[in-house]
Amino acid sequence: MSQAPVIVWFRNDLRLADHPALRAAVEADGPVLAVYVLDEAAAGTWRPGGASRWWLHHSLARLGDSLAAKGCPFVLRRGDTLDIISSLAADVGAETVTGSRAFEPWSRQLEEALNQRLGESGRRLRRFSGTLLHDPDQLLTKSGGPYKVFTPFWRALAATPQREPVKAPPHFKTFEGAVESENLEDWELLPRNPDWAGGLREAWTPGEEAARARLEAFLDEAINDYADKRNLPGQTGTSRLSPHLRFGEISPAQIWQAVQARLARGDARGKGADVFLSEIAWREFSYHLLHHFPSLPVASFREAFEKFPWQDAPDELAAWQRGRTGYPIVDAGMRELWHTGWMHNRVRMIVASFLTKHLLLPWQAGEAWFWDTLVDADLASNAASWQWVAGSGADAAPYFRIFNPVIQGEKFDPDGTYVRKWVPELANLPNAKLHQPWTASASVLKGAGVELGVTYPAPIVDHKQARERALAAYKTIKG
DNA sequence: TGAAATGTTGGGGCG
DNA sequence: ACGCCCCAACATTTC
Repeated sequence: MSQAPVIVWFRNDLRLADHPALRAAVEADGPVLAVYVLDEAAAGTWRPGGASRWWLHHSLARLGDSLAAKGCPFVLRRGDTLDIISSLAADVGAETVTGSRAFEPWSRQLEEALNQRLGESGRRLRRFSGTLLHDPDQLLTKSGGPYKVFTPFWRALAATPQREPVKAPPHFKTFEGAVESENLEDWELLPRNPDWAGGLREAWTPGEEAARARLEAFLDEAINDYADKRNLPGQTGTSRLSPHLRFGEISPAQIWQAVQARLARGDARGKGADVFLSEIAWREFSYHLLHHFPSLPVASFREAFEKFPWQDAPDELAAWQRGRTGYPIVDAGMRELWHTGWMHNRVRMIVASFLTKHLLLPWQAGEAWFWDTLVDADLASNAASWQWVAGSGADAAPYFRIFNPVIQGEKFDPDGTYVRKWVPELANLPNAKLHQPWTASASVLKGAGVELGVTYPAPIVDHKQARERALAAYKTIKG
């Protein structure tokens, strides 16, 4: 009698290395059957946005290739997860389904419901870690509650031993039976009419192999300068691992261990590695917050902000989305996002401050736009970070920290590399006026071929007035 | 992982 | 030589 296969249910863990759920399935010694279910209804309004769908397509294709190379079929199905997995398990005679724990509220509900459904026929779902460094129920404060402040969380995290990454299984037993699989192309995850993904193709290579290469390149070339250069959007000082992490093409445990290995060898030193790991910890912190406060993506963590007098200004929202606010550093960021599906972190903070403070638009409006346009759109990081900037979040920046887009631009893009790249109509302005074209004289503007309000927008709000309006709005909910 | 307003200090121009 | 003012530079506070 042939052994029963184990089904590995893939979600945001599209890799073979450091995949405890896959490892467990392989070690059961029977054949492995890998499955991905595109369940459009399960996530409700949080179904993946356009940029994420593009990435998902390619990431699934790459994972399918890797599995095929090991002789393992990759079954693609679209529809209701419970029906698909439970009937598949019955069809192939699988007793066990394994998967990585996920933390979106709907994902957790799905895990519970699937486990129950499988249980009705004597089967079970086994859940493994893999997406995070630590289980959110395990890393708690001394009083047993979740951390709500980053610094003590970071200290506790750094002091807790990390899980050792597990290697990719060297070979698989192939499931020999015939299992129907859908065609990835038919899922229409890629944009057509128009195909707007040209910028994404130029900027990114999805997949586990590319993720590993990206990490190695970052560790070889940039990590020691990370503390200084990570804030300069005109340079490649960041790791750009975020979309790979988002889809689980690489795990935080792999990153953590790779950095520690470099530190031990002496290849990495100084503040860079420490600051980089703390960014991985911010991701972790966001996930733990989401786990303990599932309303984080929709409601302000600090309750007072539920009464904040947000504006309803569709024209200003549209100007922000399209990179036409008249503030060059803001517009450069929004255009980088639109073109590449990604934005430098420093600029994310600037554009988010501008939306929530200069325009007084609700952070949820920015969150929704990022969800649709970012290739790294991640429920936990996106929600926590928007709330952080807005001032409504856990351990958030104080509301009165209002970025001055001119100062931020001059400080972090001093030679204008970034703005000139993404706002080319300003490229011929001198550095001194590049971040504040409205203060340039008529002759300087003319010499640079800039006509404000025609070739480039005049500022849609006055900084000083907007700042005062924001502080006044904050006063209405303070205390 | 702010910015602006306000306060303080000290060098230099000037009567 | 001296006091006065200006203001850049820096520090503190406030939002």
